[in-house]
Amino acid sequence: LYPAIAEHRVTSVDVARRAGVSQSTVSLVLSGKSRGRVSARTEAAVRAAASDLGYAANVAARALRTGSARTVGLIVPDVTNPFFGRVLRGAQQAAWEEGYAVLLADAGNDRRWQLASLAALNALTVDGYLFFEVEPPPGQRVRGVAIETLPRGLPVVRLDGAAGVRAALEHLRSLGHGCIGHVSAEIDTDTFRIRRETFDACGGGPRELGAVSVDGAREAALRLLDGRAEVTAIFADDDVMAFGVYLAARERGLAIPADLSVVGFDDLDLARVLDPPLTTVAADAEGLGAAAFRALFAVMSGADAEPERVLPVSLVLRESTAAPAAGG
Amino acid sequence: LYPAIAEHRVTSVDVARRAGVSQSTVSLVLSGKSRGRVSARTEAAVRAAASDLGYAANVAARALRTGSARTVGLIVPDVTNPFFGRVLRGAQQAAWEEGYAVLLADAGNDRRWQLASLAALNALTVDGYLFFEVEPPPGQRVRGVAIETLPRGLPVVRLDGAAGVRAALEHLRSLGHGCIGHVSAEIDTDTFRIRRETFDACGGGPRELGAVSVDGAREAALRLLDGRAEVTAIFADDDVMAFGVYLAARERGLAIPADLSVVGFDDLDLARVLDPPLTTVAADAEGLGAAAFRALFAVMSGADAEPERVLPVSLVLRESTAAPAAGG
DNA sequence: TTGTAGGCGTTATCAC
DNA sequence: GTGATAACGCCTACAA
Repeated sequence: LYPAIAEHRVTSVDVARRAGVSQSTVSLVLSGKSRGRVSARTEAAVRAAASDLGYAANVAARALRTGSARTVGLIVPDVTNPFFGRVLRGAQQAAWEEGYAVLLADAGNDRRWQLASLAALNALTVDGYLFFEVEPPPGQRVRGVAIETLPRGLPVVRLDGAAGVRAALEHLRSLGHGCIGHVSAEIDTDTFRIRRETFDACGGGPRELGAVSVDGAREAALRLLDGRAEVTAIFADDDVMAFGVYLAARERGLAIPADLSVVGFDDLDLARVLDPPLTTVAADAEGLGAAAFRALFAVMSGADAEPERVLPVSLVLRESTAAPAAGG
Repeated sequence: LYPAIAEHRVTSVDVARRAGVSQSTVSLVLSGKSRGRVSARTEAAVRAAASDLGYAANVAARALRTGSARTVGLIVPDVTNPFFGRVLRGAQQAAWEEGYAVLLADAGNDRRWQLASLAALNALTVDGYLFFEVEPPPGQRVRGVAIETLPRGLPVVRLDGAAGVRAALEHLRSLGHGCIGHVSAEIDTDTFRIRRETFDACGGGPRELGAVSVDGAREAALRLLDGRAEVTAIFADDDVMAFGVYLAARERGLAIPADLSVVGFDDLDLARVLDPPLTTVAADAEGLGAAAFRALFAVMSGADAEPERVLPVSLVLRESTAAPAAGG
């Protein structure tokens, strides 16, 4: 059932001994470079010996020799956000197909950790980096692709955040909302910069910033609701923040959507669970992760990846939005 | 700001050349084994050269030589569940203090992947394993600790699930609930086996199984609500499943807690966001991860870790539970 | 078609 | 105190 996690790790020498060939033949066969060089008999014998012994190549040795550990690092700002789990899974799936592994480094929304993670990955001779909403080191030529940032040297894979924001605002407008508030992430990344700029360009209303967490958003939303303007709808920068808006609305005795419409971004599983279910911009997190890995793979293979890949998003209408109450 | 992700990786030979000493002296100094062997002058020169060049030891080479990559693998069934993010963070924090890195392997709730992940980690010469709700390979002597399973050879770190279930049921009982339903995880792991057994031992009522997901739980809850018994309260095996119960209740037009009381397990951030806020058993995910790493570290250090460490949990009362309606 | 040999960057054991 | 030197397990040119 399980692969052998042996006491004595079995090496290619063990396999060679068992198959009665030399170590280099084993290496040749198992790295698939035996075409027309090793006889079918020998090859079969080697493979049999390898599987009998449960042989798996030592990555450290291979990495030392080839300079590649067939591994890429994914750096995320906060493993705790469910969105990243999906991105990781997508990236892992795609990486798997090419025989790569994805190492996750959590920057913990903290600069010091971020550096440490990067150093750790670098020391591990990672072949490339996937920077999620994290600034790649400036000035250095790094093999990597950036996820959810604007092009700045590295190839970029990102969601069409602007289209998402536009769709959300148009939807709210068409319902008759005049003053739309924005609960926005205070962290200064392109993802959220784009959302803010688009929001403003579409003539959105007042904005309050908060941490990307339920509580941070709750506080921002309270400020918005207690402010001077008559906010009848709120666009939140992501679903987790939309959850905070729900809390704030409840605290102020506002019914959603009768007194306040809310739109989020991401479409987490839990968006459907809220009462009422959250209208939100659906983002394909797995697709984002997979696309990012493929772009990185292209870069690593020497091909030049497209400088920017923008993935579509779509507004999914649920029940957190409605026309504003007459006489707001 | 950022550590150098160099083109030409700087090696200990480069450092030696720059400091005007031999490579072995560099190694001696930088691995802290120079006490009373290398002069203070030389040591200072080596350190200066190393930091000038931004030297970081090549992990692959060190791993090859020492047989250890100072790395442990954490195998989880589903990265998508927010609970694991917290466990990972706790483990990473603790590992960091000992100079270890934690590699995450997502088993994807899928046996094949699980094996693949394990093989991948094994090849990476991981020093030990943290098995989260995942069966360690039977029969083999693996360096690892199991998280959230019953003792079965490996040291175990787990939550006091039984106490949590008891607290939940006692709470519901004290409110006057007679027939308490159980929405339980269909996967066959100790975590949930314990919850089921405790539930039964406390005289709980009917049970329906479902996948550990919002939808799986929703379906199970619907079966429970549509069944013959008059269920007035439901205990869900974890918060994500409790969310599914909320959906089911909404679909059947049942108000929480007036018509149906609900209790979850984990205390995810989002438990507070539901309407009404979810009464749930709070589990210290970060603490679980940290304790698990420390236990593993003890094992790796040759010390014998306690065979079982049980972490307390506590019921947090919110508004999803109330006395059943008279005449149910 | 197969085997030999050298080296990737470390650490660790010895001589000096 | 310091510096050769020999592995660790793998890949790969080159020799047989």
